[in-house]
Amino acid sequence: MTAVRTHTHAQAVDAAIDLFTRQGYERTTVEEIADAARVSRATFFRRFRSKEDVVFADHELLLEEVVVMLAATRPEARQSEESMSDAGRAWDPDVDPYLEVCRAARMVFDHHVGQRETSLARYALLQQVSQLRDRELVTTHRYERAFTHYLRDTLSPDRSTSTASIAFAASVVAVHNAILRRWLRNPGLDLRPDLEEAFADLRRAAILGSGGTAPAGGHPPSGRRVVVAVVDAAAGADEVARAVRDALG
Amino acid sequence: MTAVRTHTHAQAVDAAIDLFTRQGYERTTVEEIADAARVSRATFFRRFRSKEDVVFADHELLLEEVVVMLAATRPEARQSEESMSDAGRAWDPDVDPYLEVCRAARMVFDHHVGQRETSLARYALLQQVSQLRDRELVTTHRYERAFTHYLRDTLSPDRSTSTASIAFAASVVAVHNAILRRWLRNPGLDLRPDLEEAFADLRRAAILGSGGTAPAGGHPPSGRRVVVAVVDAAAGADEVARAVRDALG
DNA sequence: TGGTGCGGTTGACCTGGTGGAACTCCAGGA
DNA sequence: TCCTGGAGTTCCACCAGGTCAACCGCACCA
Repeated sequence: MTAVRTHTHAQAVDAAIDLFTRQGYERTTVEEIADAARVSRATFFRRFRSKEDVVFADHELLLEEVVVMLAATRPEARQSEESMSDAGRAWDPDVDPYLEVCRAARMVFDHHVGQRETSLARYALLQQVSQLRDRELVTTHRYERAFTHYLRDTLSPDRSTSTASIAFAASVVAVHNAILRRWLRNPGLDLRPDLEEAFADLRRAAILGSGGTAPAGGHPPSGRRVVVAVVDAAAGADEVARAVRDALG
Repeated sequence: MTAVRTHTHAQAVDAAIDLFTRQGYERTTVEEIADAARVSRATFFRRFRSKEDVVFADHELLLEEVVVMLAATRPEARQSEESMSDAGRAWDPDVDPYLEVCRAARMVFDHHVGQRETSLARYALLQQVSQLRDRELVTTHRYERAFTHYLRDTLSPDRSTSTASIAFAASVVAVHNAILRRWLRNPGLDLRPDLEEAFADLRRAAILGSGGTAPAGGHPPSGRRVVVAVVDAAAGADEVARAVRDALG
């Protein structure tokens, strides 16, 4: 049954995007799409809740995949009742939440690259219709929300970590989107390495930032300690080392 | 004329938000709002392009202020013709673009805090209506876009800086929104200090991140040098200082 | 054979949003 | 003084997205 449904589903999606790009989004009525997909108008609205949704049909699924994938890395969250008790959560050293978020974002990227022609068609359509660009923004934000909540739930709950989490989630999504758009404009390139590099930069900045000004402000998970010293460019190496020595008290 | 217009304008806005919160957004027709504001339905649509827009009327103005304010800090961009010639732009040491973005975000924050009851009423409304939350997302994203473009246009155009700019803009917006929401839930608090601190953290992370892995990867504008050393938590101060000494070659 | 439930269909209906035509008011110009 | 043009308003008709409720066909099951 599912096979049949997804078949007619995909049929309707293709018909819709085709019509939209050929004769414009506004000038295409839902009735036309329904006719093209051989269903009634009401059935169209049953399957896709709105005219816009047909364009972003698979996004919802992808988002769900991401949420499930993230949830899978923190099994202790399954019984939310118990997890109330351990305020300071036991840290699983195998899982780096920042890395997990990057993994999730990478999955999204790969999904789009994998669905090459679908993604390109949708991108061409979005270029024309600002209303749809806005709509995509909303779904994009859902990823950010999922990432933020994941980090909030897995990392220690102090304030500066929270800020870092919010910033990291937003950064990952924004950078991912920028690189994805770059690929969409030039699908011949292989931007996976760029994505990896950018994510690595973000992770580095996040770990540094989570230290904050206070030297003991919540150790990063890896059992290490980060020292940041800002000195004059003219300072010699010995001078710098002394500054660091002093900073450590 | 402008005074009269803004007067009836505000009247309509207040009437609309009042009706929305009292009897629900969906259940309030545009005709009711128009009647309450003593104008015809057509006039309503002339003034506010849509039913949603009436809720976010001042956001557009605020965004414009932000854009103008940012543009004012880079006078060389006024004649876009000339700026084509200087690929490597002359750096104005008085202006730190990251700081400017934070200033702009702070202005937005202050605006909301200043319009206390308006902001609170809108927040209460948004809590009820997801459609409006999504709409606000879109306007929020316009800030992010403005910030990203500003940074892109003022900073050096290499790849890693671009990534840092995108991440920074997204972070500032996300953190601003988070703290603003915190204030909206608890308007008695003074969260300006928290905002400042969070922004300072973000700037520090951004400057660190723009250095990249290579120690000489483009000095930050302030004529300083950043050293990062990662050592074991158990290491003593001397040991750390030696590690830094070594890192400096 | 006769329920029972479910997805699809149908048609009526509501409302946001657009566009056109008429009207008023006001400024300026011959 | 009268004309004219433009801006703002109102009314009206219309389109199209989206919902609702009733109904239909069909498979499954006792």
